Amino acid sequence: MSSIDPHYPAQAVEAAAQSYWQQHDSFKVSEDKSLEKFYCLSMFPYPSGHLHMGHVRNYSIGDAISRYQRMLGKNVLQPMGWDAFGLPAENAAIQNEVPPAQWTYSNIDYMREQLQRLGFAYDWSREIATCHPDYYRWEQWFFTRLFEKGLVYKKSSEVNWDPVDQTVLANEQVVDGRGWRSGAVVERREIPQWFIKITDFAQELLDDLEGMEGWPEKVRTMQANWIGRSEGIELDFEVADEADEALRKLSVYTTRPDTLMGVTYVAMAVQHPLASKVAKSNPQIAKYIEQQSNTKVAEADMATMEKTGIDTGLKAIHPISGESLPIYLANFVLMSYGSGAVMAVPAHDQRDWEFARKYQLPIKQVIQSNSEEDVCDLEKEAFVTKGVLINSGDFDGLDFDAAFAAIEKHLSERNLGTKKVNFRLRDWGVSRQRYWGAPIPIINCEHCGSVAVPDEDLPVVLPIEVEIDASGSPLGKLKAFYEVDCPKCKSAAVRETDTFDTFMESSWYYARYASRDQTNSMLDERANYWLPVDQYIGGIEHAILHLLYARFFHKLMRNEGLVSSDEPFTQLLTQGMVLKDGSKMSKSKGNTVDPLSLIEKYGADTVRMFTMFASPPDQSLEWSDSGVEGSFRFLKRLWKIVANHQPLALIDFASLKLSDEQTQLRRKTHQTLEKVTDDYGRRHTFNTAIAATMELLNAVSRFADSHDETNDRLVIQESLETAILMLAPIVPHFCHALWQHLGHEGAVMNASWPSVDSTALTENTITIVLQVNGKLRDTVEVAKGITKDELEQLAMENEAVKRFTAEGTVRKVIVVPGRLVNMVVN
RNA sequence: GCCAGUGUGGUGAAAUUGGUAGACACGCCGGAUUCAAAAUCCGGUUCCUUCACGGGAGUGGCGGUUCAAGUCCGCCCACUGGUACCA
Repeated sequence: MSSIDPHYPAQAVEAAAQSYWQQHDSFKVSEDKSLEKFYCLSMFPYPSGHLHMGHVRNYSIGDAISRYQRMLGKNVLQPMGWDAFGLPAENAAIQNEVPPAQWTYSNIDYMREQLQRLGFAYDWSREIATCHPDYYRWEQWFFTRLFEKGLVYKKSSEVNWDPVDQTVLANEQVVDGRGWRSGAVVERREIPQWFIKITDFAQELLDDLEGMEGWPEKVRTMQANWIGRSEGIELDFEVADEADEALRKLSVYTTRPDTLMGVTYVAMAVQHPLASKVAKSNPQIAKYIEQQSNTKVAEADMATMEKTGIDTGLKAIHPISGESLPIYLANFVLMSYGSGAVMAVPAHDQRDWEFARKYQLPIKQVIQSNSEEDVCDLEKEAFVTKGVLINSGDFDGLDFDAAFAAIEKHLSERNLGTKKVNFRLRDWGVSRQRYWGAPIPIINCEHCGSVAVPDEDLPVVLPIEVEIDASGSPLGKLKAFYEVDCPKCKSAAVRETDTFDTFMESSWYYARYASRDQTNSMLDERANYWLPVDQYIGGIEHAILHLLYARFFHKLMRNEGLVSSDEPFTQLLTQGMVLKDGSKMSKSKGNTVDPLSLIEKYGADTVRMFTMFASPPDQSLEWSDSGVEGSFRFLKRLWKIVANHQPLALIDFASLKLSDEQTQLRRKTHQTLEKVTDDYGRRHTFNTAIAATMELLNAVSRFADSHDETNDRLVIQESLETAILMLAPIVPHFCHALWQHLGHEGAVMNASWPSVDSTALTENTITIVLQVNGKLRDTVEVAKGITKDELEQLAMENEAVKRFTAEGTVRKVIVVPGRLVNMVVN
């Protein structure tokens, strides 16, 4: 303990703390079975070039949780890496004429420095870059395992095609229906692509959500809705006069079989095989199909475009009534969901109703409301509520459940339909017609078909000395890459030139951190020491895709015997976005704030403190320059308080006779500690933890002014030590320095989280609120053990209460012990 | 379109289980200090009304449940995220 500069020298403090951590290799961890492990993981960044405030926020939260858990005595792993494959590297390559690999690796070097400057407690020895062959070789290996197991398959699927640049475009690259570079109207085009059977796991992915109490309810709901389990009936409509056996039955899926007798037409997707057949002989249909091929492949575009259709002239036979119904083509029927055709019940489905009105199709009511409030007015809208069947022959009078069962029985007895569970979830398409990704380890042979690259030939290394232009992936032009011999028959064959979806890499990186130096296998036994991740932190934008794919991949790895747990992430914290002037910080809006310039001005701790103080982690954070200034001011003030305090070692307070003021400050210290512990450990509300600590320090400054006897110093010492320990996870450099000044030999990062002295919390009085008709009229301080009757008596006699009760009669008195008395008067 | 969120002072927010709305900050106003300024410290600060004591209103809008609603329910509005090839 030496005297220190009373003016907070942020840069020097941070340099000293960081050099201490580096010298002691403070954050390197290994498996220690004698300690409770805690794996804290923040979503790894895409190396776009610079750290942005969203990263700073994400990693400040992760670091605070990690350091807190470490102070609880746990063996804490906090790794960091790079989600290094992706589209932006290709765009940058075209723009700057730099190969994607070079651009990516230099971005990584720069961003690593920025992260280090922020002082995050990462075990850098485990750093991963997904674009490195040492990483993606195991992904390729795993894919070949899935291939052998029959969990992957190839099928045709639609992409956005730019006819000018002759390349596939991502949804993001299609702006108002046109290619972002060429400006050409995009076309849908079918190409063969690889899929992984996530739908085989739909039920398990849904069921397991139930037990995942460490995940926010909203994320579980979103995933459940995305998986979209439904129970219905799959049934066939016979196509009249259709000669082709394969096309004679038009299969549809419905969750409302009770409305079956109200079907007045059938609608099918433009990609349906039957539609293609009709188009051959009907130019108008061919023209309609052609017109529908110029929208982008995104669901939002499909759902918001004008709903149109055209009569094919074909007729479908109703499976029960035998009635002849028109078959329409409709642009809103999805080939990818169900069977690519739907039965239409305009009276009881709003979309069918609108379509029927537009094309003058009949609307037949078959469900009747069974309540007064739900009025059926088919002139205005469809009646979609479940009710009782009418106009349905033998099924009249049945309710939904009875009708479902009866109609299912009727259909299945005649082999016309069966009950079916359907999922909205589709199989995961992992092929990308891009360069900067992991090559798909498949070789296509004329004789043997698709053949997996054998283990000994892995990895399939992505060539990195390439030139990129607007015409897409250069892999298809690199003979040295794609001209290979078939591993089976040794004849000339062609390597896949598509690469993996980058969600593949981010679906298992959390496991690889545990076995990052393992060169003989994807994972090893260390993965089961660390997994599952105890706390995962990342943006809410990943609530569905990334988090669902990672859950799926974990189950695939479990089935392969690589991990023993069922789920990868026990607790999930989804952080909100960083906004400025009400909108998301982004380069295009020009409202970004550079973390580095702020760090240079105030130090990393001020920046970290502000991002943690400005709002709770799961809400959006509004950036404020003066707010940063405020955090800096707080740190300066606290620095000065500690610097001016004469430290001394704490002793047992039980042996001391304290004054009322001293007792009060001790109570404040321990009340604050109790709250902050809850805020860190359970609520993850660091903003309120900081606010409470500020309150404590306000109390210390008020107290400290004219007191300097030993007991005062002891009480203040306790308050300051507690404050420093409570802030250490958030402003670690700052607390590292002040902890030493307060007289401690060891580093604050290795100190134990303090415990609450319950004797310091005892209070003799409580505040009771007095209300009349629910309105606050007075508050009173009363002894803690006061009885209900005494409270009521006290309220009756209170002057302020009397003023408002004098005019009327007291009808009722509500006494909530320890809280309030409410008099109901009229 | 569909799924999920969010909406509270001039600003960021707090109110954890239905029980004192606005903690803690930012900003602003006033004061101290200073030759002066910066920095720092102290005090005030939801709105309306009142000399004051006090009173009234108030948590996106409309309605409901309750002794009591920011919190629960219904409808509506605005904004944000996702929507399967941005990551």
